Amino acid sequence: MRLPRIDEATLKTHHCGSLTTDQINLRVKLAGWVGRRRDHGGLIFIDLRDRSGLMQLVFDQQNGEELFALAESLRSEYVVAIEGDLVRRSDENINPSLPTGEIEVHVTKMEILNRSKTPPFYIEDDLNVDENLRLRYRYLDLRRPEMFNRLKLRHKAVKLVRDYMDSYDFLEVETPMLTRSTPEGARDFLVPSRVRPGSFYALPQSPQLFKQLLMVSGVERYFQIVRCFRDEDLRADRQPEFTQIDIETSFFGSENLFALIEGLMALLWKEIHGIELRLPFLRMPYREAMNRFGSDKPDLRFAMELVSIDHLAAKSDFKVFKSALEVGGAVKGLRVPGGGSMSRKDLDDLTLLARQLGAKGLAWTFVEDEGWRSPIAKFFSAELIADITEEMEALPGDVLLFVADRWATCCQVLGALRRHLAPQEMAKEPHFMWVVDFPLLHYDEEEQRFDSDHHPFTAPRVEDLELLESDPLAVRAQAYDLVLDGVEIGGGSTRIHDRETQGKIFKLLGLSTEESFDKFGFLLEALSYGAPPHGGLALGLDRLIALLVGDDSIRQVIPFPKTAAAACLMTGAPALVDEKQLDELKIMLTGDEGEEDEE
RNA sequence: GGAGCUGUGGUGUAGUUGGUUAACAUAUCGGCCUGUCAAGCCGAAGACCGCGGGUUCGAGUCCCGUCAGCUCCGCCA
Repeated sequence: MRLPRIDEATLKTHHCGSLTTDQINLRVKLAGWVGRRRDHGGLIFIDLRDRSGLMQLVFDQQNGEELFALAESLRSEYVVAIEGDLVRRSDENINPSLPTGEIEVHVTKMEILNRSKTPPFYIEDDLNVDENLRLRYRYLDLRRPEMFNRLKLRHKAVKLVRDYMDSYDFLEVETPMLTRSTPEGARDFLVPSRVRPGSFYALPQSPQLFKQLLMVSGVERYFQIVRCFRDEDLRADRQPEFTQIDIETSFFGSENLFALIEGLMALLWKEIHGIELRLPFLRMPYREAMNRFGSDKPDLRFAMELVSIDHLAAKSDFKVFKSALEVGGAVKGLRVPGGGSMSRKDLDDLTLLARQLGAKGLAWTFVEDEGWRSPIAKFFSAELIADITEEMEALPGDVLLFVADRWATCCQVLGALRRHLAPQEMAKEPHFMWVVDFPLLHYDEEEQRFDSDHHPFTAPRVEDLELLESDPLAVRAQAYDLVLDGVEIGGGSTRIHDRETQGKIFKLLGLSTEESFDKFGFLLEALSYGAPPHGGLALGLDRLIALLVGDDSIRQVIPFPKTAAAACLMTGAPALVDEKQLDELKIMLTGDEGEEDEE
């Protein structure tokens, strides 16, 4: 069977928005949805909308009563097919704000293909309605041009990615969606097995293990645009299912990987925004990012760097500063330019915020011509005040904020305040950076054991290998994150490719030999069959697209997203299932499920 | 698990220190209207204020609980 070309299709010869003055005097067939209707009595204008744009239809009573009566019955979102003559509008009737504003179609035939209930919200851009409604009627929301354009842009970006990766000989390989649960990382979504009752598959948090196994298979260059699942609480930039651009390479080296990704970002920004990115991207060690920006994903679009004032704070009489330093902590400050206009309440709110973030308190001072105006000023000599003011490059009219605590807490709290107090106006151009030299491990207080910072397959830096036994927390990983404007859009690492080192790491993480063999035996075994040196990364496609579009939430660029409670308001998922389904799976509910909707 | 914000005709909002007829815009329906493009003019219908409880002579307004959405912390890379 031949597929119909558009000019042979029965209902459409053209798309509404694709018509131009070049097609004037053509007889055209269009089909789409009724947008706005302007009824002048004997003359009716209809904005006909399809995915390409709008076309004004004109119905004149003098050209036949029957057709005109049909036009009078049109309502919002009716689906119609029309035939008519494309004509140039007379000069005074041109609408310059519409791409098709110079032309219109004088309709000679029309068929109403379907009627519509009055939609619950307007099908138009710059919509301001409850997100609840948009999600419940997502199919209507997606009819809005700005939402369709997001779908289009996402399609274009994904196509660019595929073509780019293909041009470097990367192979797109699919990996299972039904796999096994592994201990590390996020909470898994589980899928019960009917064939083996009591056993469960897990949906992949990422194809991490499979892509490493593909390296052992000799694929050498793998990528995949792949759905991943994590059963953790949601955020504006986190959905329970999300899409990654997953990449893994053998014999490639991290330098090449950086260049590859930088080239990909440059391509996307060039093709989508016409912006030439400056390459290579800035690289910053984790420690430096924390020290200067209080974040492992710094937003470099504005300055406001944190300042370490340990050496000066030690000279004060302020007990809070001194005691923090005595126990090996730190004192760091944040200068808020023009913060002098803040009220006492503003500062109280900031203090509260700092406490919620884990600080014991927040010290602050107004910087004035005469010195500091602050409850803590009395603990500082005039000389010391001058020194700190100078060290922080503060000017009269600024406010200085201080946190004295453990180093990590100082960084984290002031980093959050920095983001909170970010200026309204910041750099427009995208600020990409790599954060490198992450620690390999951190100590999980709750579990009382070491835990991987990235994941347990990350290779330690070779020169830090000997520290693995003596000082594990000091070991740096061959791991890196790609950060754009304060958002982590990707992360990866060079992997461990020998069985001994992998075994050592498992042991350090508290996985006994039997346990690690049970859970990761297939990987350990694979590593013992000639695994090549390999590494890769994964990019968060949803976040990437959201940043390209300029959206705050990835929900905007996901066609059918879930709410903060991980529910789909359109389908009602998750929902109760039939008793029979549970019986087949040998699953019995405990009765603690709480009140649920009738199903 | 925790904190904050929001919840009033279909939609978006207003509703003074609690006081009786819940206002406006827009959409909807009807009428008029031949060049509009957020069409215009006239008219009509439409909400017991998310839900439950309490305080009070009286609650959209105060209190408690609960549900939903959003944002953040924990969690998650």
